Amino acid sequence: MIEITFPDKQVKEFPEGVSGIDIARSISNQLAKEIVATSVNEELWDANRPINQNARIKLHTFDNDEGKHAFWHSSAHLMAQAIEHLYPGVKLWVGPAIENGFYYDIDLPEGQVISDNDFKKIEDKMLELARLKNDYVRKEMSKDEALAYYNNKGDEYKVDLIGGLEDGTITFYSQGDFTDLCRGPHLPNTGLIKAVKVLSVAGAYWKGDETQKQLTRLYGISFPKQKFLEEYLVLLEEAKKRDHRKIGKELELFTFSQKVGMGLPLWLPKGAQLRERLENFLKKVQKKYGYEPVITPHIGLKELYVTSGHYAKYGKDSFQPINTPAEGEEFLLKPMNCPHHCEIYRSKPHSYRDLPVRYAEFGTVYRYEQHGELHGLTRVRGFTQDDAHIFCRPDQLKEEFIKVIDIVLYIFKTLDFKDFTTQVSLRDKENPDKYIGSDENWEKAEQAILEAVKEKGLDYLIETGEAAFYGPKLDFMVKDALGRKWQLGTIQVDYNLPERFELEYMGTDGQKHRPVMIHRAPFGSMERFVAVLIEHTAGKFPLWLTPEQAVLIPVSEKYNDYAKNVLDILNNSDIRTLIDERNEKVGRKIRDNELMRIPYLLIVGEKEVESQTISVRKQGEGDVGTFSASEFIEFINKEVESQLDEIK
RNA sequence: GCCGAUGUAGCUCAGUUGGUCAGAGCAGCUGAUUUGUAAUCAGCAGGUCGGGGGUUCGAAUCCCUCCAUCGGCUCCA
Repeated sequence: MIEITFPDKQVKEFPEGVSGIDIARSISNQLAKEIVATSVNEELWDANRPINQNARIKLHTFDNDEGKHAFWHSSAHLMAQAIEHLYPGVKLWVGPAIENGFYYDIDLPEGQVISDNDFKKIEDKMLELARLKNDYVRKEMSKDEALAYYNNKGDEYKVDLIGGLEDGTITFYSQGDFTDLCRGPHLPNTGLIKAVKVLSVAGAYWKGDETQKQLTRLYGISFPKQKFLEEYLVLLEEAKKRDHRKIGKELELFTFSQKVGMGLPLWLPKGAQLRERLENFLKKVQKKYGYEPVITPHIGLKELYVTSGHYAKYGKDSFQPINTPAEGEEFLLKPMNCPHHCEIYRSKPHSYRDLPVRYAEFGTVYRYEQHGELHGLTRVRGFTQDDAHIFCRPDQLKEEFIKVIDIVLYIFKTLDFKDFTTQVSLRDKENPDKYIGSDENWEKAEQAILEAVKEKGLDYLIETGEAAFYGPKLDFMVKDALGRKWQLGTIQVDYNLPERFELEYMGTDGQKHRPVMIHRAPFGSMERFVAVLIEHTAGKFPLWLTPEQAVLIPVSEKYNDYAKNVLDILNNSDIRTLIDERNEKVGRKIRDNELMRIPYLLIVGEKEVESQTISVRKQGEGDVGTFSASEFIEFINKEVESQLDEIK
């Protein structure tokens, strides 16, 4: 007998060789049916793998992340099996579980492609195979055996995979006539997979390397119940309705024109208003934090970017230089504001007493993003950064960095961005060519960021190799409606540009010293930020930000004059109000304005004229009662105030 | 840039195997209606079916090519 310890510390005895399923069955038959994997001493095991020693165990069903992971990973194998049946000669690379579902990268035989039309038959084949209830069978193999197996099969991808594995740790899993190299764990059998959906097909470079062959990647998802799949698909549809491209069009916030050029957003009046309000909001915060506004042109001499290093790094793959007709000088469209700001710093001598100086600018930059990368407002070729550069003494660095974190957190809090992650992006020491500057400077910069995030108690993730070429950074990531992660706020420490631009300040010792630079953009780019904001709010912006706060709805044209009176009163008090004078019924006007996400609809008819009031209808709530104009103004102002907490 | 898909009026979409197939609803305009909490009625006008080329007696429909968009990959200062 062996001792099994449950998560609640309870210990029970089981015969040697007991499996997760056996243990589950001892609890309930239902659990035995639902168990998909087991943690044995914190290591993920198959639910049917025998346990031969005392162990701490945890049983996983589809309800938790580990269970979902095993379920989807097993489903990837099932999809691969279906594909082998349908596309003989296909070669397999890898098929992991991902956050929502799984994918498998495959190399189809010459001349064959998979497109959307083929999804149904793959799904049908998967379900057909699932119904066979084949066990997922684990088998350990030596490296030689494994290599022999795939060499024999002529599968160079798996041979390559095995090459990177250690002998003695190689396992294979089979279900029915399908065998795959895999670490596991897997479901007890394929019968647990009741519902599958192939979601999309895409090209994916082998090993994520652009220079390698492009494989076919199939994305899918699966569930233990048909109902779960249906619910998931409904959720997906709902998420698509929040797409900022769709809402941006509906609410007339922005547009694109092929004639202007791809990736170059055109802000429509309502969108421009909203953006301006966001900018003013940040300007106010920055004023409190001691930032000074600066303004710089949209182009700069190529030499400027040669100095900064941007030209060497991005020049050839970017918008090409603009030439002056007479002198033949070369100018670049500004891809970054920092070189300009460095030159502003250099425009006069600085004393240690003046530092830090903080130059802020809503600077519009242009970058040649690859054609296939463009995406609504989140990835564009012309965008405006809420940029600022802080030049400080080394001893001020941490404090300054933390103050910027405070600004970002304040903004996220005000706009109700709760689900963000923070990421510390460091250099990849294996690839020094990707970066400029000395090791020593990089070390100092990276340490400064790590100290600051620790001091702020941020829950951060370290991403090696994600640093900018001139310095490490702290990024704030937020997901869009479909779960794609976007970098919004960013704070970067830079010892290198001050060196390249020979920036100096006079120290207490009468000697010249080099300042440190912090690049920061709390929103990141106005375009991307507004895009994510749209998806988070589904277009129902907070009252302080929304283009129109209220629309007056006269019950009939007879009351238009009264409505205009109220309109004047409200607009004079800076309540952004419109009047819907159309010759339509009340129900119609309400519907149309609700669809435009107007927070408050103010109905006026005979009753209101008599009592000199307005009937207020709140978005999503309906009728909230009768107000006088002044009461309503007070009510609105209170709500706005509550949304805009003062900064400390 | 690469893989796959899509592209019909301002918007959302119909258009069966190529043969009155250039349509509908909404938006727009005109008129009637004077409206009480999510769509009043009628009429009118709107498109070289993404661009170009080809096959055919005949192309929105088939082929080629270019462009843009969508989902990924790569990239993201």
